[in-house]
Amino acid sequence: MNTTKELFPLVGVDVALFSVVDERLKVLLVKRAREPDAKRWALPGGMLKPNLDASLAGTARRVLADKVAVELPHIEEVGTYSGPDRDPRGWSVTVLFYALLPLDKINAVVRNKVEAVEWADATSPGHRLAFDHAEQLAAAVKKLRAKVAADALPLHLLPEKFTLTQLQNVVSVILGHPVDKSSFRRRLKSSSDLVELDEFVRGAQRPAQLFTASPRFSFTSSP
Amino acid sequence: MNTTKELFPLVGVDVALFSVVDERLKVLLVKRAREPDAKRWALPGGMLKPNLDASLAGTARRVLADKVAVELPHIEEVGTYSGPDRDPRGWSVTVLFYALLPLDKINAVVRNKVEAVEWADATSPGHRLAFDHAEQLAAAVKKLRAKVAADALPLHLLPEKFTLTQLQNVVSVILGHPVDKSSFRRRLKSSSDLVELDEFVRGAQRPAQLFTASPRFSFTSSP
DNA sequence: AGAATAGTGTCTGTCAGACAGTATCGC
DNA sequence: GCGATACTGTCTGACAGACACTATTCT
Repeated sequence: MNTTKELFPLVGVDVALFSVVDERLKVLLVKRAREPDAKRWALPGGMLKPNLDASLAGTARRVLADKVAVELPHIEEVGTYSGPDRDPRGWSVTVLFYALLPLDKINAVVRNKVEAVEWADATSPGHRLAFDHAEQLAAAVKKLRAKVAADALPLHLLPEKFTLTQLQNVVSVILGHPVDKSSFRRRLKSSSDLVELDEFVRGAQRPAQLFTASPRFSFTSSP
Repeated sequence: MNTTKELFPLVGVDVALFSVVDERLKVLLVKRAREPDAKRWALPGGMLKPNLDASLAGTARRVLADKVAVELPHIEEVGTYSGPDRDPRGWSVTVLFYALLPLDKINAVVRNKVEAVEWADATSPGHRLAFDHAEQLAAAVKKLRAKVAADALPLHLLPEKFTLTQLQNVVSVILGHPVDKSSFRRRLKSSSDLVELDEFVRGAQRPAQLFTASPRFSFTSSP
């Protein structure tokens, strides 16, 4: 028996990467190639590499770089999961993060040939997840929803320029219920997070004004 | 050179234990006996012991059991701090928790002879803290305040039975500004977190009704 | 009676939900 | 004009802050 196994815990991260696809809140899942829990769908994750990572958030970014070909605009800690039994390899500590992928970047997901990848419904993934990932995913969704319900704007899920209707749709999809147009727009008028542009989207109907995130917008700090 | 030092991070916890003393929000500090940062005031903390702890929250409880002689009614994670440079002994991961000590239990703090202990002002401790503990303390205070501002009742900081005026005072101390009596009591009337008792405190003035936490009250879940 | 603290009543401005109405495009 | 989507105006009820008022005790 290896004594380091009893003295040092395994330390790693898992990441819930969210996007909005097809009017649904989606999360990226990968099919595990190795034991333990091989062939099970799971949140992307990996072990800390002290010689590579400057922090656990750095570990999370490194792990995701393997799955997604773009820099992620927002990554945030949700909580830690720890104990002797949650991973059969030994006492483990996992820090859960979530990240947001703008909906125009979903094609940046790397289709690695050895590894199956899927955008699953965040609220009901349709698979039994590996380890305690079902619990982790629920916690990540809960945190995201709480922030949006507390009036944080999920601008990182949108392209750089977007219309207010797009924003309203994303908020409504995250919260899981319709959002009143009038009061929503009234709120945004008095928000310093948005900058209105002098550009309009021309479609089959009345053009919609484009907006962009204010330079000092941060999803982390609440209004 | 020890190779495990480069492969495994140090894993431990720190705890911000809060109480309200003398109309002030206080936090428990200990004076470090050993290097590194010996003689510096710090949040109580300790290393994970995989053979003793069932989780990192368990580590936190074990570490605090050394300082306080009672079970703590609430302990909650704040976040993690990690990186190669925050502890001179190597790459480290620390999970920060905060806990609440009822104001009638402050005498349960163990006056260990080898170790100096102090209730310091949570918002300005008056010492330069060890490691990154100033940042950690600020984050713990911020989290506590955010919850109370979001209408969570800090009942765990009060004795089992308390008056509404006591509760109002604790809330006001945590938030750092006065709270209107009338609207505060109006809110509590429609709250299911409190149970009114048929007991009154008789003092030098009009007796005040006693209340207690509802059986299903939890500081974690927001109303 | 007077001081002190507990507890209530009321007024008012603010604001969010509801929903109807108007504006501007393509066809 | 008509459909479709963008955007605005207005009404109303709920509610929180402000603050004055009443209630009950002790001395």
